[in-house]
Amino acid sequence: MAPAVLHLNTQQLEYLVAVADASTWAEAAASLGVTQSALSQGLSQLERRIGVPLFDRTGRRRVLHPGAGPVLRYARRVLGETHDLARWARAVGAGEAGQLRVGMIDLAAVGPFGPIVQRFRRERPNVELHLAVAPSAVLGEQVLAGELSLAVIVEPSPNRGDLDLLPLWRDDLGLYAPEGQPAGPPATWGPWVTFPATSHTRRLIGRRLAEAGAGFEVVAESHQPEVLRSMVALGLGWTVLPVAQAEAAPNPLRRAQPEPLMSRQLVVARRFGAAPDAAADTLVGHLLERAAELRGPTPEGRHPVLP
Amino acid sequence: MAPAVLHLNTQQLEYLVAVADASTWAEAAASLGVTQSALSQGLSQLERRIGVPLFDRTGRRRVLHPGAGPVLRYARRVLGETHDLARWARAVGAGEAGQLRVGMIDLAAVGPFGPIVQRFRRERPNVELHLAVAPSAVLGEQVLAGELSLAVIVEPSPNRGDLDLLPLWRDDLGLYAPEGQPAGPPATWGPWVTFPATSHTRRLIGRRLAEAGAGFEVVAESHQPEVLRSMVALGLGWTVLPVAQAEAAPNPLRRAQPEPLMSRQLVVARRFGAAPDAAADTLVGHLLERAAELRGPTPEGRHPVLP
DNA sequence: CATATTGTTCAGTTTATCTGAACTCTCAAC
DNA sequence: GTTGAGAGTTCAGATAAACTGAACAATATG
Repeated sequence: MAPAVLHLNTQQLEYLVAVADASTWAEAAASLGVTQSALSQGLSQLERRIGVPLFDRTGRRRVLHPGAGPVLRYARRVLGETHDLARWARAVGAGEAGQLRVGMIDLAAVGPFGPIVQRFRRERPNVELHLAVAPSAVLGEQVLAGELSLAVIVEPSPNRGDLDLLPLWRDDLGLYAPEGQPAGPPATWGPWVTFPATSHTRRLIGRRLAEAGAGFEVVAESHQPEVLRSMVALGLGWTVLPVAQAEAAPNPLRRAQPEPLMSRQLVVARRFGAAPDAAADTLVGHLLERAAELRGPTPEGRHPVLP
Repeated sequence: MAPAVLHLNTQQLEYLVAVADASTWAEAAASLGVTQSALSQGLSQLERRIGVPLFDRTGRRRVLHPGAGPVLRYARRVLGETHDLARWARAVGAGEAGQLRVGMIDLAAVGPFGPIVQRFRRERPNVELHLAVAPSAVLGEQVLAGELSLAVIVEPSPNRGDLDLLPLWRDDLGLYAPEGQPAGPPATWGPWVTFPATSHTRRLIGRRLAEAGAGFEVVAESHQPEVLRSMVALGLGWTVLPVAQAEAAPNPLRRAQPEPLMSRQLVVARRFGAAPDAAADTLVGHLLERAAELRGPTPEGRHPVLP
């Protein structure tokens, strides 16, 4: 007769608690915004489902049976937890709770966008924020796989169409040669130390060098800008790096030519058709604001070097 | 949009947990004995109600979103409690749990039926058993009010019709006179010390004395047999008492005539239309067994004095 | 005794939930 | 490629649950 598991619903539990708390059923029904009839039928149903008499029937009137204590306690517990869940759901809807997994390429994470993440973490302590730093290609895959809600990456050369890309920041890359090798005509540049073949930036650099008429013989690779910088300093080869990374505090490289060789577009990537995520929306908003702030005070067309 | 309170039901929570535990939704659906379709629709419904994305949609496939952790934990908690409730309900159905409030008149509680109650308490520790000792009239009212599940009382003279009475035991009452006053013709008996006017037994005694042609001038009253006994011993008046109580160990009275004057019927009283109560049924069964046991070895028509 | 209050019961309607079938995607095999 | 199996969704229709409104029964209250 009874199914293997009890199939109850929260509103019948509400009926029970309301009846226990109110002095009359009519009052309880009113407080719930239903008719007496619904209350009466709902409680009969609940009693039938649990299979334990919950009420004493004196004549036509039903009063809560004291032996129903465990059921009432159960109802209160479940309703309490349900209430908590609803509160949590509201907070998630407002972007004030939940989980947020964010990816950033190294430059973004340690550059001016890192503090944005820290601020977000501070301002929304109930959002469980996780930051992953990795190359653009890796992060792009993770966004697609749903492992990340969003990532700040280098714009993929052929946009695969299933990522929603939002321009964030245009980033200058300079040309760096070993000490004492002057930048002659492009044909004389190289050999190169640069990012691994999977890297978006490497692809961009390759394309730019071809355009300029330079060769692109790669003699050493690393994902880490610091490693590339040391290699150049040691005279292993030339490189093209974001100026912010090449010319950072300890042992900065000196540009082989004053003008940036090229630039790359950093974007915020999200998956098309991803579930709405208020927390992610908020963080993206902050990132865009920060980018506008950085861009703002400088004349049109020029980009300040990232601090 | 969302109602003030979340209206969830346990089966959708089961769907969620099943999906979290199974490797495919088809498997989860099979384990629950429903179609994939039902599972899919049920989970969509659940997601809509909670208002928080629970799944990552990659193409058409949905996988549980890690941010749904709190919902999953909620579901597991609620299902756990529901499971406990179901177990409790089964136990109550078998009379092995729940609450049982029993009333007994003093003679029954301290007589041979008291140990039955104790045994029941020992054998079913999960049944919360409460024993109330009071006069029949009081207990009858409490049974009617649903405060007691059953009571062992003196059969009410006019049965009010709303009590279900089960004969348990016929109890002899003797005639007791102050020391030195022989039992002459009934017209010479008295004056009397006896139970208060509300007492069933007093009414029975009154009727019997009238039948015998004796007066019934009452000079003192008490619900306590010991008090009545002392009064008789002190010479205040005559009384009619259950022989078990009048002739109990310390300071027993001596009967004014060897034959019992009358008898009264003890019954198990329950309310008509009371909720089925397996624990009460069991206890009544034990009481009847005990009564049969006491009656059994004696010849027909005679009743042993209660020990 | 009339009358308001309270709760139940009964039709009828609305809403949920299920099944079964058609359909979309993905993945892997040929 | 293309073909087919597996997984999941969507849709229409059936079934069951829950609600409303009205009629009714039982209790208080004047």
